[in-house]
Amino acid sequence: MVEETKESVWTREQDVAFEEAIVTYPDEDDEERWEKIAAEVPGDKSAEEIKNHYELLVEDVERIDSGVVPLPVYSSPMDDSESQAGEGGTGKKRGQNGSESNHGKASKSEQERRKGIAWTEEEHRLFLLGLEKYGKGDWRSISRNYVVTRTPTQVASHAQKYFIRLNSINNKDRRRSSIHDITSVNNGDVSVPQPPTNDSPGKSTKQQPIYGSQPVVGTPVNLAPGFSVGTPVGVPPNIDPRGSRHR
DNA sequence: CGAGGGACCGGTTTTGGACC
DNA sequence: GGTCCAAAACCGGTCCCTCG
Repeated sequence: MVEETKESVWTREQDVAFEEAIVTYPDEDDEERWEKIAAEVPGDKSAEEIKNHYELLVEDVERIDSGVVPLPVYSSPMDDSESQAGEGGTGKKRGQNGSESNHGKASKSEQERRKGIAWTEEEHRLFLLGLEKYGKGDWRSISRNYVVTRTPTQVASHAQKYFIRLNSINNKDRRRSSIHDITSVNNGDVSVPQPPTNDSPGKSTKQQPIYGSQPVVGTPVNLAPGFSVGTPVGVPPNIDPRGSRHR
């Protein structure tokens, strides 16, 4: 709430660097951790600012974790069993669609390919926290303790895409804006484009694909009042380098 | 101005390898 | 032998650009 990031504005680029640095320097006992991370973040951020930014992020997650901020409950009709049938269950390698002998497609009536529920900001944020805490690879722990609404497989899949995107960003190879551009957990630059209200007439209906306009059923993007969970990434809806779009 | 096509993004599923 | 993680493939949806 109050922490309106008046301290400094975090750009998407900085958030990305910040997240990467956190993963790079997971050692919480390292006194120089913040300085190291600060060194990785462009824009002359001080170690204190980095630390502050991080704490906000943790605080954010804790609220969600403590229930203060309800985590959205997604009504996933197909996603049977609340989350992965227990935890240990995991069910190993999916064997649900036993058919599939020939590249799916065959029996589309059966269940088609799962639609896939987009990740919400909260989930993504929790994912980042879990990533920072358990590190890359321990998707099971992240799934159990952080992103409880997702199975380890989903977390791993999300991570896969996330890192790929991250890499693209580093290479400035990015093209369209995506959920993965949202790397800041706390906020700072919530660029979550508020509903199109009076935006541009033409395609306003679709507007930013960024989370916030999620098709997810009842995805409370806005958690608690005064809780600007927005997600930062000040990505002006147009990080979308229309101009750089080479095609 | 509207429609169509191509490209990109996000998510799921499958396969392979490594570890306990 | 069973479980988990990583990487790749596949698919559907959405967005943006170009053409009529």
